[in-house]
Amino acid sequence: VSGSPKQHRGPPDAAERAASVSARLARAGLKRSAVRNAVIEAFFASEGHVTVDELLLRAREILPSVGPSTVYRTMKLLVEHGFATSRDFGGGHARFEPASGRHHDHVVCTRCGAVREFEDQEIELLQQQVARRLGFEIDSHRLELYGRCAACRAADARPTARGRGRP
Amino acid sequence: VSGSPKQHRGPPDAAERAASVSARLARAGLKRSAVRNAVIEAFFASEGHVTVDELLLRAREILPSVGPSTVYRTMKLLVEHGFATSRDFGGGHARFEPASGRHHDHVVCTRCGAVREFEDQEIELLQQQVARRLGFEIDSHRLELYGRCAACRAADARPTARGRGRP
DNA sequence: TTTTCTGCAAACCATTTGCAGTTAG
DNA sequence: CTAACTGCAAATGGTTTGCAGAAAA
Repeated sequence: VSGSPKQHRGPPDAAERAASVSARLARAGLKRSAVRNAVIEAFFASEGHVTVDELLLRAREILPSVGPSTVYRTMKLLVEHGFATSRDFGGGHARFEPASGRHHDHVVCTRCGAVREFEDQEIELLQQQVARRLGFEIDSHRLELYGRCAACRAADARPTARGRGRP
Repeated sequence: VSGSPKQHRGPPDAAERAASVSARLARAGLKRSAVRNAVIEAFFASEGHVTVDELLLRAREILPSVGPSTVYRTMKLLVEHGFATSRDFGGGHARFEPASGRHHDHVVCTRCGAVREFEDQEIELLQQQVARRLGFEIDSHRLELYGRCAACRAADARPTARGRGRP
C-alpha cells in the first residue's frame, strides 16, 4: 500500500488496479489491447467522477491514437463488469467512478464541479420510512446535494482576486 | 371548488388554471393562440409529471394540428414564467409538473412509472448537516426514491393474472 | 485463422432552432 | 401592418453502432 513510484497525481495504486482489472477482463474472455489499457489506466489514475472528455484527454496522454468511441465502449465494459459506476449529475455528461461496493451519495460544488461522497445512515432510514408511509418499497435512490464547497465560498468572499466576487 | 363539468379526468379546475395562465402570459406581452392553449390545457388536465410525448398526445386530442416543437416551446415558456417545473427522473425524457412553490421530493415506481411527491423536514435538515460537515453550503438538492408502489407489489405478488408474477 | 478491437462516419434520440408562411393584436 | 406564433426540416450534442481494417489469441 505504499512505495511504488506514482507517475500521475491520483490514487498511487492506479497502475495496479488497472492491471488487475485488465487481467480480470482477459479472464472473462476479452482481449487485452493497448488502447483499452490506456483508457483503464486513465480511469483509475483519475480522482473519480470523470467525464468521457476528461477520460479521453488523459488516455491520449498515454496513447494519442485513442478515439472517443473506444472510451465509451471501454467504460461501458467496466460498468457491465462491475468495475465502474456511471453517474448522471445533470448537464448531459455522464460521470464515472470506480465501483466501491459501498453505497454513498454525493455533494456537488456548483462553482468548481468538485464532487464529494458521503454516507448517512439516518437519511437512508428516513427515506425508507417516508416511502413506506406512501406505500412504496424502495430499492434504490438518488440523492445529490448542490452547493458551494469551502474553497469556492472563500474565493467568492475574497474581494481581491481575478474572479468576480459574486456579480 | 366544485360544480363545473369536468371533461377529462385530472384536476377538475384544469380549465380555469389554464385560462389563468394563458391570461397571465398575454399580460406578459405574449400572444394567445389555439395551439398554445391546447398545450396549456393538456398540461393542467394531466396528473403532473407528464412527458412531452404524453403532452403531445393530450394536446392533439384538443387540437390535432399541434406539433412537437410547439409543445417544447410552450413548456419552456411555462417553466420560464414560473408556471411549470421540469424534472429529470432519468431515462432521457423530461417530465413536467405544475409549479407548486412548495419544495418537495419524489418517489417513483419503477414498474408503473407512478410518481408521488413528499416533503420531509428532517431529511432536509440532515442534508444540511452532512453538507456542512464536508464544508459545503447547500442551496439545492435532488432526492428521488425508486421502488415499487403498493399496487404494483400487489400485482406482482398475485400469481393468477396475465403479468409474470416475478420472472 | 478466427475472434475481438478500433477509428471513422453515420445513426440515434431528445431537444432546439432557422425559415417561411400564418395569425393575433 | 407588425410582431408573435407554428410546423417542418435541419441542426445539436452526447452517446451508440455499422463497417472494414488492425491486432490479439
